[in-house]
Amino acid sequence: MGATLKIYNTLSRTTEDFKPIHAGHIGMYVCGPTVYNNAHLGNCRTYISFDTIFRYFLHLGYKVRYVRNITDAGHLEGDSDEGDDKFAKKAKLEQVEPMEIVQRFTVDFHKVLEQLNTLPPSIEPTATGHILEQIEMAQKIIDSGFAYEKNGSVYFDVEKFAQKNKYTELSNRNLDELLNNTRELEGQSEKKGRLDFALWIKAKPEHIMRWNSPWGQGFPGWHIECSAMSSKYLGNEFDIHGGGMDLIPTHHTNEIAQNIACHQKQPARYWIHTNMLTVNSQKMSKSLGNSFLPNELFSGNHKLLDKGYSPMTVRFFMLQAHYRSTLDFSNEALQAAEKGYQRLMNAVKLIANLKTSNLSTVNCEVLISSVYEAMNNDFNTPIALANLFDGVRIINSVNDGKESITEKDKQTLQKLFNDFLFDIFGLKEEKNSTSENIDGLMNLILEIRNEAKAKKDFSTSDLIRNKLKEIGFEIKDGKDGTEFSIVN
RNA sequence: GGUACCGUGGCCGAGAGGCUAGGCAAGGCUCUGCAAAAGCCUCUACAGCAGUUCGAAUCUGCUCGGUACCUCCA
Repeated sequence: MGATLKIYNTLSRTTEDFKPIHAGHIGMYVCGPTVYNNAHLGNCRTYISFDTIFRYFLHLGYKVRYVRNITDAGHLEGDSDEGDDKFAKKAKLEQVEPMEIVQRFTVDFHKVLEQLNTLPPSIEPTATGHILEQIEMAQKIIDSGFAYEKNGSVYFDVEKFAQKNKYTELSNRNLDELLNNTRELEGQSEKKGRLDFALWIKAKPEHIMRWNSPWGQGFPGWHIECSAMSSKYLGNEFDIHGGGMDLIPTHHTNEIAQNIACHQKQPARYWIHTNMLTVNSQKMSKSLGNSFLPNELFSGNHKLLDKGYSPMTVRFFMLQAHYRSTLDFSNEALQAAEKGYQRLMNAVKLIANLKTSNLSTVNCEVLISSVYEAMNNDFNTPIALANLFDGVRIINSVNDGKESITEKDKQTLQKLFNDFLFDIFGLKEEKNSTSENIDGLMNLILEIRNEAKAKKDFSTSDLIRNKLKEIGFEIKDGKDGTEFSIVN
């Protein structure tokens, strides 16, 4: 465990040793959802990835402040700065208050993430709750000369900023090409340069969400909230900033520019970006119409799904791919994950009752270090999981009497699986039944069945087994008695 | 159009200059009244074509195919 944790840093495009700014403490900011719609599975993947990273840090003993925002204001629609904000637009369509939209989808978001067993972040600040901070930051950027006010809106002057700073450091783009891109701006623009972006947007008369500012009534631009809130809660310089890869070229690039213009500091040491969830190798996104909602997946109520998959199956499925790789979503892949997940959980349940002996025929130390080694190598959960499956084989073999372990090794295994599966990977046992009495009930049934078997009354024993199977209980006859498991 | 990235066995996915993950599926065996589970075994791949190298799926070049970003998106 003394080994160094390595993290791929988008900023340097290399894998670096991780060293927190303040020993033992980690500040991590992750861009959260825009709550004007239900979060889809692609969004969830990112939050599950960062949840796993968060959990691993906690496991390693770090004190972590994990900040993940809720975007509930601003956030322009389209590339026109004259556009509506998403909340006002949606509200108009549905004839409700913008905050009603925000409330509904925030609640949904929390519910879904809870089903997926993610830990709540330490702080979950909202954009509407930090209007003052955003105004203040915009003003500071104006004062520093990198932003200008025009007709009640405030814009960031990218070209001026880029003269002395590396505007495209994160995206690794060629600035001249960006500037000379032939794409024309729509509508009349108040912007000086084509790359300029809004820090503050003047509200149109019909605009509902609006706040007073030095430049008149308006609402904040999208990028400024993350800059304002990350520096407020984590300081001008903190350890990790994360989000989906699609945020790199615009949102995060602009965020960095704002922070540097305001605080003269690159905000985060390590930038971590998660890759996309794909469907038929195409990015899952709402606009492409190929997105799945978590509830559609859990219930199986979707035209591309044969059946429903439990939240933990989904979480396991995502852990089987590295966070920086795309992950392709399909019925087949989900089915494989479901089986694999069950195999893993079945093995975990066996550990406690494993018989021990004086010597181990297996090497648990090697297993443990291989799992940590995988996680320390840029949070390689698929490798860690593969190694844990070696542990599954060990557990099953011991259970079958084909290998043996000492009491100490047994405890080591128990701790390893508890730590990784439950604490770090955030998996949990899913109860298919609300009844706590099921074990007792089943024991009675199995006793009757065993009596029938003893009398060679196999038609009765088979009837019990088959009927139980139909309602979701699987019977397994072993040397030392009969076990059952609940199947979906 | 510009800029990146990717192409791994039936499927999902790691890895990465030589010792060749893992899960699922398929076939065989063991155990077993039958079955299930589990274990063991089998199937052994890296788009194509050249090149570098003692040796390449891993490096280089080209070709083909795909994706992402450049516009809101995790």
